[in-house]
Amino acid sequence: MKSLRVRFAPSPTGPLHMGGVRTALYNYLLAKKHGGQFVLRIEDTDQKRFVPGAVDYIREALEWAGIVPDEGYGYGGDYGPYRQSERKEIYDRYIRQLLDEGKAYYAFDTPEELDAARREAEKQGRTFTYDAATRMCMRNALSLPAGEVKRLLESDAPRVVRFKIPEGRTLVMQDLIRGQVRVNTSTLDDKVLVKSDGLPTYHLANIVDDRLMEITHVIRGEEWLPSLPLHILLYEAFGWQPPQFAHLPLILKPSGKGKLSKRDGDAGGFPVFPLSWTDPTTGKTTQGYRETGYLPQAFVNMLALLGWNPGTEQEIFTMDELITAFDLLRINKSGARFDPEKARWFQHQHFQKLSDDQMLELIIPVLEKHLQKDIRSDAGLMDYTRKVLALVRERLTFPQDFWTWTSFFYVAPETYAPKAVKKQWKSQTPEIMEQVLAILKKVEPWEAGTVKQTLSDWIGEQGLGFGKVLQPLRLALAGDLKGPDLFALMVLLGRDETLKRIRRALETLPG
RNA sequence: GGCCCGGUCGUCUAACGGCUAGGACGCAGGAUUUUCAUUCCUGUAAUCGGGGUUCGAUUCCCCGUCGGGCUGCCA
Repeated sequence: MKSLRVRFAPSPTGPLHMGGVRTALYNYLLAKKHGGQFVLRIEDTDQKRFVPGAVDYIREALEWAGIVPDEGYGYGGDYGPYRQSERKEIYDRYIRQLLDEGKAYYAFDTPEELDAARREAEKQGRTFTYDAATRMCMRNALSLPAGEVKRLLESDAPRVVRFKIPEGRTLVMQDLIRGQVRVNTSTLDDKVLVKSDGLPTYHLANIVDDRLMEITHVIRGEEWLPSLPLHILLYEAFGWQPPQFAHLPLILKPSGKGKLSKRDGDAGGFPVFPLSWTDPTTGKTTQGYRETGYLPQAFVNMLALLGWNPGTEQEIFTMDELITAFDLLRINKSGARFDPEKARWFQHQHFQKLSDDQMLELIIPVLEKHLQKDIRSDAGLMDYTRKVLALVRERLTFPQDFWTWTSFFYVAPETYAPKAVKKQWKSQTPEIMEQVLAILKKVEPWEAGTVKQTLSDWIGEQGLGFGKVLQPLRLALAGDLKGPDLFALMVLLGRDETLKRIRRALETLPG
C-alpha cells in the first residue's frame, strides 16, 4: 500500500502566521495518524517577496510547536531539492511538454498593456479576464502570425507562458471537507505558468512538486479553493491523477470583519505569530506566543480545536491524543473567529498539568530576571522558591505570573497600595498591630498552625473580627490585599522579617 | 461587478430527518477563604429570513440575505 504523504508549503515572505501553523498541524496530524510522511517544502518562486530569516523562522516555529517534518528543506529526503528556487530545470521540462502539446502558449503582453486592458474593461463595468474570449485580441503565440512569434521568441522580448484553459466544461471536483465543488471552465482565465523572469508561478510549481514528491493529500487554506479548478486542469493536462484535496476554513478576527491579521494582534494585545519576529526592514519586533509565555502544547491544542472537534467533549489534548483523535472529516466548513480568552484558558489548563519541577524550571528565569541573580546555585533559595511555588501554583497561567503573585516573598514592600490602605488601615489599626507584634514575638514554634491558632484565639478574646487584624497585617507584609495564605507567608518569611515588615508599616503608614 | 465557499448561544462547537437543541470560553450570581486568585455549584444565551419536500427539518432542496475568499508575471 502506498503511504500517505502530505506537505506544508509556506512561502518565506515573512513570519509564519498562526493560521499557517494550524495548516501545518493538520497536515502533521494526518501524517502521524496514518504512519505517513510530513514534508516541508519552501515555495520561494517569487524572488521579489523573499524575506531573509523567514525560512529559519518557519522551521524554528514548527519545531517549537512540535510539528517536526519527516523530510523537506533542512530535513533531508529522497524527493529534493525541497526549495522551489532550486528546481527550475525540473519545471522547465514540464512547461516544455505543455508548450509542445499546445496546452500552454507564450504571451508577450507587457504589464502596462494588461493594466490598460483591465482598466478598459472596468470602464465598461466588467472584469478583464485573459481567456478564450479575449486571448485572440492580445499579443501571444495564438493571436500573432507565426513569423512574428518566431521573431519575438528569438529576440529578448519579455514573455510569459500561459495555460490555455479549455472552454465550456463543467468540472466536478471532490473536496474532503466541502464535498462536491462544481465550476465551469469558462469562468477561468489563462493563468500565467511561467513569469518573465523564467521562474514558474505557484500553480505550476505546486502541481509538479506535489506529483514528483508523491503527495497524496493536499491540505491547505480555503484561499486556494478558487484555484482548485486550474490545478485539476493542470493535472489533467499532464495526464496525472490528482491527489485528494482538503480546503481548510480560515481563522477570522476576534471581532469585526475579515481574516485574522497581524494588526489584530497589535490592537487586541494577543500574539498572532508563534514566535517573536523582528522585521528586517523596520526593525520592529512583534511578540510571539512563545515569548508571551505560552506552552507549545497549549498553543497546539488551541489551534487544533479552532475549526476541528473530536466529536466528544474532550477539549484538552496532548499531541499524541490529537494524533489519535484527528479526522479530516470532522473539520468545519465555516471560518472560525479566534478567541484570545479561550487561548488563555487552554494555556492555563496545560500549565496546570505541569509537574512542580517542570513549573519550577519555567519560573527560575523569571525570578532571575527580577532578582538579578543566579538562583540555581543557591540551594536555600531554590528550596524557598519550591515552597513559594507550592502556595501559588494553581493561580498561574504564565510563568511571568509567578512574580506578580509572589514578589513580596522575595522583596519587602516599599509602598502600600493606596486603595488598600484607605480601606484597611484605620485609626485603631496601629494599636492592634502593636499587640500583634508583641504576640508574634513570642509565639512558639514559628509554624503556620501555631501562629494561626494563637492569633485566632487572641482575636476571639478581643472580639475584634478577623478582617480588622488580618487585613492590615497582610497589607504590612505584602503591600496589598492579595496573595496566598497569610500564615504560610509569615512562616516562609521568618519571624524576623515578619516583625520587621510590621514595624516598617507602623512607621510608614498613617497613625 | 464576476466566480467560489460558508451561516446553531457574544465566541469555539455538538446533535442517523425524531428527547427539554448538549458542552466549552466569556459573563452574572452563589459556596469556600483573613484577602486576591484558584476550585466547585447555579444561571445566562442560539438554529439568518422566506418558501418547499416530509407525519416530523438545525439537518434535504430552492430563493433571498448576511459573512468570507478569489478575481496579480503574489503565495
